[in-house]
Amino acid sequence: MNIGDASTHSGLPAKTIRYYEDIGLITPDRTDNGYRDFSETHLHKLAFLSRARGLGFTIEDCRTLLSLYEDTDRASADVKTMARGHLDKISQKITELKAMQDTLSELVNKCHGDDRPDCPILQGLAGDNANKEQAV
Amino acid sequence: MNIGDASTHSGLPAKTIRYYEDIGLITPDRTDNGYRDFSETHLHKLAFLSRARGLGFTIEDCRTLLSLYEDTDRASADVKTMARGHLDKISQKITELKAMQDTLSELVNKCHGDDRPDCPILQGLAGDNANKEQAV
DNA sequence: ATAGGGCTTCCAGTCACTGGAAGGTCAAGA
DNA sequence: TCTTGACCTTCCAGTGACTGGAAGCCCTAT
Repeated sequence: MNIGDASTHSGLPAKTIRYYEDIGLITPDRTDNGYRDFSETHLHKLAFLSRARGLGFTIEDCRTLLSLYEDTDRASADVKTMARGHLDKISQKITELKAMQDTLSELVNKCHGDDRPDCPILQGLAGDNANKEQAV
Repeated sequence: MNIGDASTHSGLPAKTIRYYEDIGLITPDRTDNGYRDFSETHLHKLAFLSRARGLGFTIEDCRTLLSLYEDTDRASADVKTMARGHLDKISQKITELKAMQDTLSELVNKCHGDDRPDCPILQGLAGDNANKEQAV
């Protein structure tokens, strides 16, 4: 199967699949004309990578996960540990983003947003904490 | 004031401040020996940048915000629009992360995580949806 | 024969830094 | 005065995970 079809099947852009080959995540066969040739197994791997990346695992995580997947003797505890570590990172990221969201929405709410130049958002960014609502 | 002190004051690494100069976000003076020399105004700008970056604005957003900050005639609506756009992006990112979190924690919960090779996490990544809890 | 679409490689750019090398400058202490 | 060590300078390269684009080959249909 050509890279175009592999792309359609896996949902990964052809460029990305070539990149995955570059960094050794996958090694498709080649036909006589030099085109990449993807087997069912390759498609499986691509789908696996697509899902793992979709869950936010890094490329290196994916490399590990793939090798764990192919090692039928691995302990499921190893996988679980990785996944838990990744879950922690996700939670942390969410916490950070929520903090940004809180701070920024507070500033946005304070801003009247008309054609006057006075702007609590910029004042907030500038570290001007004297901008209190009750002073209206 | 030297870059080291400016770094301490603003909380930005010296390397980052140099980078900001490279891309034209700030232009500190220079003393005779070639060292950068930061004034109060520069420190203010660095603090502004530090806060804006901390809220997740891109460098280009920061450039715009800085110029809006310095343009005392700008309409606060312009700033509010930018901030709202950024808030949307943050919300979207949070939504994505939560989806990852949901999917991955479900898989993690299914995984017994011992020394047996059977692993629902890898099966989930491989697209094996036949792994249902009630089959235990 | 030619047009088009798909395939190949290779190089460069993205974003926002970060690390490191090689070397200049300055203040304090022996 | 010399040296030590902490600064500072510039420049180059690397990060992660692609993405865009150029130049050119291959295959099929008309």
